[in-house]
Amino acid sequence: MSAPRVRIAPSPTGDPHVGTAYVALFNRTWATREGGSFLLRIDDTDRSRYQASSEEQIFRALRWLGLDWDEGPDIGGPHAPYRQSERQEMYAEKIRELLGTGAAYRCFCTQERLSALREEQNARKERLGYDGHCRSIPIADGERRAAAGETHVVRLRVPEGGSTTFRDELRGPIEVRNEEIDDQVLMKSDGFPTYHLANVVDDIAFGVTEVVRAEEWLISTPKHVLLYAAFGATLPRFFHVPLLRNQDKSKISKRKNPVSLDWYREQGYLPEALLNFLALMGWASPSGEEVFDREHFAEHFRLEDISLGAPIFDLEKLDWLNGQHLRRLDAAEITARLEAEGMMPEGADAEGLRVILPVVLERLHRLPDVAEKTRWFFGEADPYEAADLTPPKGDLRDVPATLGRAEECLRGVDPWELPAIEAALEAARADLGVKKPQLFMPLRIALTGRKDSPGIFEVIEVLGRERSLERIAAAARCAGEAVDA
RNA sequence: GGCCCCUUCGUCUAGUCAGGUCUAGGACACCAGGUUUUCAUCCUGGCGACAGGGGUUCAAAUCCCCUAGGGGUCACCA
Repeated sequence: MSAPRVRIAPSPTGDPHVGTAYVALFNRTWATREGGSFLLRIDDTDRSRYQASSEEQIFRALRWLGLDWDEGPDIGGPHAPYRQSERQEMYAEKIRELLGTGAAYRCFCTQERLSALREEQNARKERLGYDGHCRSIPIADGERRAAAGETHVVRLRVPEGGSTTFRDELRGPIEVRNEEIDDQVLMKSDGFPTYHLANVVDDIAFGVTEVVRAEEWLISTPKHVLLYAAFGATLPRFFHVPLLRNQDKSKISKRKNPVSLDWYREQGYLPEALLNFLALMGWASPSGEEVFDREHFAEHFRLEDISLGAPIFDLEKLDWLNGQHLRRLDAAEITARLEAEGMMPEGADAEGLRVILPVVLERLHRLPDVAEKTRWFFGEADPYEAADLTPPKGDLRDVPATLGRAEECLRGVDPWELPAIEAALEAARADLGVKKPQLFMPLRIALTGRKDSPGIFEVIEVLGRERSLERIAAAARCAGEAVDA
């Protein structure tokens, strides 16, 4: 069996879509593992929805995820060009071929006639679709009118009887009666091909062996099968993967879910976490692991194991997964990500991050959490009120003395390391005769300005002697002033 | 509405192809405990599903049929 060739064919019509990444993940992972090729083709045959910036955005987003391609518009390949708008002559030639064999015909119906037809069919509750009005126009007439510049499209001539059958590798045989298949427009009046034509022509030209695409294409596959037959080409294997869903089970949409890959990046999700999450939306590891990397996925993934249920997007699980992946990274790596994403905390540097990251790591879910959780380290303690220093089940009036004692004990610490710090605070606590929270909570506020923080010993250690003592003294003064007033 | 596809805990899923080992397993979320200086992590436990009905069979989540529900599609969009 020859090496597989698979592709994705996104449309440059807006932000890079999470569904594109979902399908790309399955395609690329499998093909690469099998020693095959993963192609990127830009489906830009719709001029009305075309957005120039979109193509570059798609490239960037896919590369961010590590879903890079072996052949594509920007890197070329043996079958270039990979942009459908640049393959016009090929489609025109194939259309002539279909016209010649009678597999397609020219249709001169106006938009007005078509919409009137649709209305009528709707009113009579008939099956919607083209009525074959232009099917019987003699070829010579059609050619003459086309040559005279008469506006028209080219349609697929679907056989009148019988049915078209193909196999979806995930579902088994699928049969559709030909009368249910519309005479699909293959070439629009502007001379551009529709998806159906361009897709089949290109897949044949590129030698695509497996078509792994979204389920929304399942029902138009018979049209494609008819085209393969008209071209005398071998059918690829089809895998239609379930659509990602909104909460209400409708297909995932901008209105109800974040669908732009850029959004996930801006939110500080890790590529490996998003990939892991996407993989989980349609596949389960045979070993039962839920948190895994690309290597694990690549090793065990099989196309035929994609599940058919309609997966609903659950961002909560993504958050959890992202935290898991974050914790697998070391400080240097996280620093690199922060820099790459422009998410470095204010005032941060690599050395500071090397020190602080291990201390806050298990409290992180997304990249921006780093800035939020380290503000007290790279800057000052968050602003607080004197009242915030009040210990649990305690009194603000005791705070100046409590903090004062802590400061004194800390003063003698040397070296400034965890065990000595811990011992010093334990001594202070014993002197004071208070419970841990009554000493630690005021300290926590004094040092970080927040009720949630890493362990207090770690905080003191990473803050260093000078800053720690300063903040404790400042807090003591603050509490003292409030008590006096 | 026609056609096509799908249907296991709230969510993602394992199990379905080769019926028994399934009083249906795991994960997220949630709840309750534990560890603990807060938060978080971590550990333990709990809650919680085979859409319904027929059939086939000694035996069905697994096979067949029907019903219901959901989705997709019916564009000169992809």
